[in-house]
Amino acid sequence: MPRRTSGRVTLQDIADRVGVTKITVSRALREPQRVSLALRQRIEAASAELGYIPNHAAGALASGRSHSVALLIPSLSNAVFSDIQRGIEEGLRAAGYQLLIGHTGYSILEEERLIDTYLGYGVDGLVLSGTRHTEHAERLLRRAGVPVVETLELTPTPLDINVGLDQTAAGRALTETFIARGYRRIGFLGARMDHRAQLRMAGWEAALRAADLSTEYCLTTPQPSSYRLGGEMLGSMLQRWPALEAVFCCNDDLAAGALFECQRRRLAVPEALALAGFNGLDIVEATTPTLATVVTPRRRIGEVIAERLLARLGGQPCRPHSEDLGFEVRCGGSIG
Amino acid sequence: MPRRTSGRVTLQDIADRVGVTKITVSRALREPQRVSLALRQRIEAASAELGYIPNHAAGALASGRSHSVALLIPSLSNAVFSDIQRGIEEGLRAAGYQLLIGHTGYSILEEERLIDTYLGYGVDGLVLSGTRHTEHAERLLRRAGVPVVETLELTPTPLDINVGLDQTAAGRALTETFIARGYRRIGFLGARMDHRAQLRMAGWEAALRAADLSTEYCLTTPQPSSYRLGGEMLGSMLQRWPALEAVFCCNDDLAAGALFECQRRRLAVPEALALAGFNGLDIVEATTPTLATVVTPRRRIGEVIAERLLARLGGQPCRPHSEDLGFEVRCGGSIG
DNA sequence: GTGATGATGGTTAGCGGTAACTTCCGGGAG
DNA sequence: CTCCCGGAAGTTACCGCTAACCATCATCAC
Repeated sequence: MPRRTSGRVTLQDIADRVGVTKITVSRALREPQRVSLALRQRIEAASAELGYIPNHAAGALASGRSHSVALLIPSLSNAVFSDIQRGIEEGLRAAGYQLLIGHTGYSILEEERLIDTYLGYGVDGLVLSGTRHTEHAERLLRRAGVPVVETLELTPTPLDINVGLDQTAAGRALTETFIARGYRRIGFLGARMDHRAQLRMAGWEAALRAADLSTEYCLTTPQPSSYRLGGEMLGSMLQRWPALEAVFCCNDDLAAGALFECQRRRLAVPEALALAGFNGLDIVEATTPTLATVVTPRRRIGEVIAERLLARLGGQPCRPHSEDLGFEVRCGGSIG
Repeated sequence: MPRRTSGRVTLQDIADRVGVTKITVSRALREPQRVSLALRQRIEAASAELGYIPNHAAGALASGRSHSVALLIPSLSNAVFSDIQRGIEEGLRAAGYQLLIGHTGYSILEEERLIDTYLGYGVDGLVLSGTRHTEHAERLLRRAGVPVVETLELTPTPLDINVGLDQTAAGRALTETFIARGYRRIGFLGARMDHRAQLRMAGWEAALRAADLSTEYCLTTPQPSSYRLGGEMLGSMLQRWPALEAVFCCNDDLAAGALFECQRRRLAVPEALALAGFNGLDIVEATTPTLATVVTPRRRIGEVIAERLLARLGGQPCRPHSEDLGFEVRCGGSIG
């Protein structure tokens, strides 16, 4: 029985070399204490010498476990997700899990495709951004029998584990801060308008209605947000509603772009126009004036996700539930 | 032979339902034209009804192909990589490949771990950021027998395919632009100091030496770059070298942070201090003044990577080679 | 009528691992 | 001197899928 010509080294190759069977090699590599010291050392030496690459596809197939978890994020350029990722990764790595990432581009269809792919690779868990998925994706997830985390926003009907914050409440709290400071014509500037942006906008609207103020000053676009877009959209708003007093931008990038536009127009912030963003990214502290924002506990969200996931992977069952990790309104110089 | 209790639906389940063998189901799903229309439709219906999730681990194991490619990036929060990713993804998707992402955190050890993981899952190709890898990683890659792309920077000794730009030449060109405009005390401000930052710095140094200018004004840190850090480090530089005339920041984030710091100090840019960044991200156009930078063809890099990869996956052999996609120095208001 | 042909579907034998059970062996208790 | 026990390694079977080859049957040219 000649070995295959492919350069790929298998457990059998190591076994042949050492003069044992492949199951012993498998054990030596995974459960060292089950193999005698002398033999284990010979196996490890042979393995290193031959340049063995474990075939996870085969391992996952045989054992049903892959020691990896997939994280699906909508955007690679949005710093929000990198903080969450870091929190998750750190927690998982300590337990010997690998984090694999998929990019959905804010499309639930692409999300469905990635869920299919990663489940097909036998990942042990899945973390999704958001709580909206295609029907088919939800079916896949329910059948898959692996822990699933939905994050960022909260939902009353979680698929499994849900960790995030109340985006609507946060949007409302920020808007109420504007109102408390005496602003009355408070606009909303939104880009991308993914579900979370919509929830924040709903919070803005609710706060205004509760205070009996106009919800007229609202400009949104499905385009992805950017500094440039923030500036352009602010320009449109000022042209349309010159009496605008404050603008709640649905994220910090837009807010910074709006601030830059004000600087270009020599429009004093917050005297002539107050601004606020959302998320509490690095940039809000760097600008002059600093930007008001809602600080979201992204790192903490990631850590909690890792904890919950590991508990489930360790066999602890639990009912579907939501965890609200809160937020903090931070008043920067941009609202006075 | 009772079915397993696990909810997972297999080809066999569909086959039983339809009354054929599983290979026929496999064919109906992968090569529809090889199965009669009537049968195929029944199989597709049964597949949908049962909620079949193909097991890619098994498929990859049996066929040696997975129709997926892994991209390993150092940082999720750096917009540089998101552009490259988009270019690659678009090209690959059209050909039916999935792009999987791994996060290395600028660590070649973590990169090695991910190479091992993804090769173990049987990915058909691998895209790496940078040209420096661990010895073991290079061995793995050589043995793997799949196309490998190294990107961003160029190397005279590519493992396989190398697509990027000459970071040193770019750093040099930008510095020469400073010199041509009459600046003489030109500093370098660098964070993270990964290999590419080092190459840019080498370019800065080379340009200064060639012009017989001092390379004294240099401040670097291994910390990750951020707006805040850009401001802080600029502060240190100004304190140490008050006569500084210009600063080349190793990326746009730092440059923007430095610009914000100047605004806070009411230091006129570029009259009192000229600034430049690197990469040509969105923010350089948004600030007042706009920031000088080197625009890198990231999107194009991604597209070329996808092309080359698909050619190789389609069976076209090729020798290891490098492709230089160039760069463009963009003079913003920050250098006058 | 007889093959040759092509379309369609089945059979067999793995891919590279791992779980679960079995065998073998040395040593301590009775 | 047995017997039992536990550690160490081997056997067997199978995870879910696919490649490669084989069987069947209708069609068609000669």
